[in-house]
Amino acid sequence: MRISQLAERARLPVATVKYYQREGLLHEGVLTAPNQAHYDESHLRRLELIRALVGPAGQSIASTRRILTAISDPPTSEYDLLGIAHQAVTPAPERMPATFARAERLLGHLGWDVSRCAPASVAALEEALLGLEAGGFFVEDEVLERYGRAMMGVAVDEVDDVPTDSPEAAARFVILGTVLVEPLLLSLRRLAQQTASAKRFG
Amino acid sequence: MRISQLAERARLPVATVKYYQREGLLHEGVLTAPNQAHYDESHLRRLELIRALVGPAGQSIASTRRILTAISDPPTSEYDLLGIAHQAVTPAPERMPATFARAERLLGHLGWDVSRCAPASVAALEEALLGLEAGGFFVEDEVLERYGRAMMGVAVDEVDDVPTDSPEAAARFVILGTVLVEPLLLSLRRLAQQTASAKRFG
DNA sequence: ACTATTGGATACTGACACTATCCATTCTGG
DNA sequence: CCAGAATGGATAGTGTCAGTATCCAATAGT
Repeated sequence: MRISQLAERARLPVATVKYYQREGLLHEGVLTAPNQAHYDESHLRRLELIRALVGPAGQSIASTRRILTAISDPPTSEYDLLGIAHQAVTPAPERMPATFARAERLLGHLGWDVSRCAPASVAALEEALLGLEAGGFFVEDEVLERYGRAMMGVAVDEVDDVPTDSPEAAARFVILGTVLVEPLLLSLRRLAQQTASAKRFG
Repeated sequence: MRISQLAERARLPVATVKYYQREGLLHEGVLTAPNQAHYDESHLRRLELIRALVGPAGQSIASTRRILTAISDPPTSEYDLLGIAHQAVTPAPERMPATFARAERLLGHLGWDVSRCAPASVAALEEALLGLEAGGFFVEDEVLERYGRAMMGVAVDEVDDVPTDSPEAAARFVILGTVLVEPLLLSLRRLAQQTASAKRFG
């Protein structure tokens, strides 16, 4: 398959395919001549994955590159797979909050072990809590813990579902499960809110 | 308070404050002369809210403007408050998916009433499901429903917490609760995953 | 009176995700 | 076998977004 055919099947302009190649998101085709290369189904699948990441999942090109690298070159140990996956997804924490006071308090209440959590993730929680505060939106501890328990409910099932046969499969599952499921969860929350609201007020 | 003082207290450059004013995110101060104005605490609070929305909540300037407009000019009826809130937050659905087949099937399984949901939200769900598919990440119906039930669990509590005394308070609660809580939920999910993973493999 | 600051307008910047152009080769159809 | 289309690779340009910076005449404070 030549590039124009690949681009057509992926419904992308040829220039965009070249761009993804330049950015290191799409592996090169097999050169049959200095200016001729062949592409196969793996290139098409990769393009679909890229579009899913930069589209619905809202990832940047840089973040997408980190994610794809982590998938194709997964950590050997399963131990900190999640940490590495989250690190790939979490953009460089531009400026760490000075303290994680609020985050650590909440994690304490939930009985989660802070020391086993990636600092970037704790920082993200702290930032989210600061954001709520800055918006003058005060959430009671009880409600925060309710959110935490709800997310733990889904997380436990997700961790159970991680395939343990190969590191590649595990990495792919964890990374895509983190990134691609997020828009799913958010849209489900909005729909659930509307349904709950209709039931209560409608 | 003059603009330089306002900017200093908000820890923003003066030029940025002027920019938010130009963009209609920050109301004008009281002019005491053709080139002199006074600002008060309401301007400071508004700036903090803007920063929370464009920062942690990841909203664009245009979306932030819609949100602020919806808050300061809330719908009179409580009926479709959520619809309006979500509409304010959901960017113009650049290109609607042709069908909502997957989304409607899932909503049917969950027993949620599609007809009472904002089309934009259903479209978002459809896009999320398409994104998963494009990433070659197949999620079983059972798992999807688990996600849905988990989100309904938090949504029911959230809807119960909506203040019913004034439309302004209700609008503020709903809109900020939608937008500012999203990063909170996502960071909690990641931390929950790490905790669950540590418990299982560590 | 004189310097700093202000509101308001306009112009500029840097990052980002493409998109277009160029060019020397190579493939393809008649 | 040869003209015209397509290719890989490099480089340059585009549109959008979120600020920044500059300029100005008109105050403000000292």
